[in-house]
Amino acid sequence: MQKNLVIVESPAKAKTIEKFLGKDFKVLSSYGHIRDLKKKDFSIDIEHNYTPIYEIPSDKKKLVDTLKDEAKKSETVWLASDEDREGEAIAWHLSEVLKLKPEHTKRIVFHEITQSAILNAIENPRAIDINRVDAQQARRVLDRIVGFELSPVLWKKVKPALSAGRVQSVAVRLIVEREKEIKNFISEASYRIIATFLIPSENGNPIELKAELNKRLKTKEEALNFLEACRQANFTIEDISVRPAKKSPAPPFTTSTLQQEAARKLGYSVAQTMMIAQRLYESGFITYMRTDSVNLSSLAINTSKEEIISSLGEKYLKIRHYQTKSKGAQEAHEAIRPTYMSQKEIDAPSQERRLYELIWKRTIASQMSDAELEKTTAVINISSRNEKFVATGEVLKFDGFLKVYLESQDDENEGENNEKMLPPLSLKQELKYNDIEATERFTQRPPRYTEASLVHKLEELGIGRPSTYAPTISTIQQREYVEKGDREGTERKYNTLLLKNGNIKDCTKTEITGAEKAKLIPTDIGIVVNDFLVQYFPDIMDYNFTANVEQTFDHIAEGKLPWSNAIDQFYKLFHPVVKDALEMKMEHKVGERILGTDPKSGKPVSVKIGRFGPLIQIGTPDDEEKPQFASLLKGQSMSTITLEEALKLFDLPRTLGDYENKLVSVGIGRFGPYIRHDGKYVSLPKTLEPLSVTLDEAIELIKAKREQESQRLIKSFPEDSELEVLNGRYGPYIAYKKKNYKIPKGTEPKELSFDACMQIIKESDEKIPSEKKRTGRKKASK
DNA sequence: CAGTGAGCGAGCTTCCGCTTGACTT
Repeated sequence: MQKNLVIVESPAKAKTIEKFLGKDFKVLSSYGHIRDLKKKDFSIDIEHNYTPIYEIPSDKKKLVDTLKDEAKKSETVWLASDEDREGEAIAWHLSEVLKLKPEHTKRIVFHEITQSAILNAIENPRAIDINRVDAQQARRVLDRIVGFELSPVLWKKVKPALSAGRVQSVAVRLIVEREKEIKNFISEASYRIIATFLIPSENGNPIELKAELNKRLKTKEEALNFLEACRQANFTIEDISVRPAKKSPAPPFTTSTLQQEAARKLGYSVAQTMMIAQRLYESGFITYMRTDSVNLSSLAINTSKEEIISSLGEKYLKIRHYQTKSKGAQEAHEAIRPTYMSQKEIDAPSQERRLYELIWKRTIASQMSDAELEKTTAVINISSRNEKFVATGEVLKFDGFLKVYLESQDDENEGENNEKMLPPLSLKQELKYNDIEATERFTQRPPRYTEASLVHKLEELGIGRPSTYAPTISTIQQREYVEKGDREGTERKYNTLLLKNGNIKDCTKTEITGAEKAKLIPTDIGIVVNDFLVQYFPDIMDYNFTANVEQTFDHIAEGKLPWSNAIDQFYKLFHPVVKDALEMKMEHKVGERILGTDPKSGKPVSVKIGRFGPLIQIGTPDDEEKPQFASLLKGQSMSTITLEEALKLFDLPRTLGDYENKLVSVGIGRFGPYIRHDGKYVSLPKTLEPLSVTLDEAIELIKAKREQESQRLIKSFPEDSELEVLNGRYGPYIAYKKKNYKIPKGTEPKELSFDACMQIIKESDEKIPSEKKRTGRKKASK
């Protein structure tokens, strides 16, 4: 019979705490929330003060039974969920569901997982803060109302199975609007002028000094005039200034900054980072990975201090306390940091090792001294002009935290910014130029969001929480509102003028600009849904909506406002708009655009979103003849497709001609364009377009496919006809009973015996459960 | 991953935030 039961949110935490508390305490975990609004129904009783209808989800029933049992057996139950809004609600749901008696129940909180912090918490229990619980209920109910009233509007007006919500819809909006900015962006050209001077040195080899003109010139004519004026000019150093500068380290990691840095430095996706961090956490290597706090425990600061002094010396140490500045932060946990600062490296798979190293460095650097620099600026006078050339150089006087870690930047600025040291210069010194070059440069359009930069923006707006950043990004991709993709850059010509040896050379060069990788790009559906929501529900789609309701939740938490009043105020405004939107008769479908008239039938041609995505329609449903439909091809978009392109789509499936007395046709299937011949299908490679592919190209493809087919079977076995060794797209493999197996490296597929194959099958079947765990759950990628 | 090649006519879909295992596609 135990005296005490402590309930925390996370099982890994439970394990650690149990060690601190001794044998009188049993520590269990609630695994997050144990009760929620019913999954399927609306589950809010609007008529009765918005009473939420809660249920214990089926996968939590067993756990709740266990907790009930253990609670019954204990004298005191300590509710030790996190101190934030959600944590308080978890404590309250526990006390309700487990029917805990107030005199036997204590609510405790702690901010770091150390023995002293936990013992201290046990000494200072309190009661459940019902106002804070109410703030959570308001949050939960509001999100359900928004999500479950808005989504059906989309099903009716746009396309079934779509979704909308306070967080995801605004995330999509950011991406759609960025795309519009990019589309409307007009780049402006100007001329950047760089002079290279040669400074004599003691050893006879002159040193280059590069200096940039202090203004950009607007036109080619101006640039030419300028170079002309430089030809015979004198250049003298007019001013040299030296000033100290410093750089400070970035604060320790939060979920959002970890996701950004892991993407920039290690190339991990947001979901990948979280999975790896979870493993590190469960292995006890790092503190909790879902946090918005930059705070380090005193233990962490002290051990960092020891580590810095012992390995780098006292002058590298500077203790710093960071303040969380992001909107809506709740700081239930510490920053993400290594559990033991003395552990510089860990023994783990390489992804985990690299992420750990990043966290270790960031944490250590956050307690290190500033880097000290010396910036030198030399201003160079031009005798024939008023503009000046400016040369800047930088010398690192003391590396400080840079010895360990430097945060990466998001921007993709062109040109190299790594400043070098300037050669020795003196005032009034006359300079001789080697060359002066004017290069045409263009203003940059804004970049598309990456997963990580979107998270950064959401956090800045106070939208979403550390536990939802990764799921939100996966949701908007699953709903096909946005796609993660690459965009090839476009070629652009630019002009350079080079003054050298008294001559001016005029060149035209080309560069690739605007290429992007793994960026979030809105789909047609994303754009249509967003424009619709922004038009009819501007309040919900406002970037400040979340920030505003958070203020209301704060009032509720302070006990100044009953939560159902707050919800009532919102609902009375919101619901009528939903009703109107549902009943609204629209002249045409949301997002529909008329492209023109079909010259053959004289009927209107339009583009809109159908049940299966964007399509072209000829005619209207009111006509006697049913309208014709055709889906858009990959790479085509509703907003840019022309009447001509649209009409071409109706040529598919298209007959190319005869081959071996059988028809060859090209069409579009569920998996993209294909060639059909003699009852067989061949996929069209990306390099060929279904609208332009020729008969000869198609025959080539058919032949290649036959060739591949003929080589498919490497070996079969008389012992069992179901066993075959085959040659697939990814090399040879073993096929048995509809399943496929990898052939181990170093084995010659032709030499495989029946027994050897069966052995491989047996071994891999045994291995599957553990393998699957790692790769499973990746739905968002298409 | 290992080969696929619609059809809209019935019933279902959906939110955000806590937290980890389940489990054959």
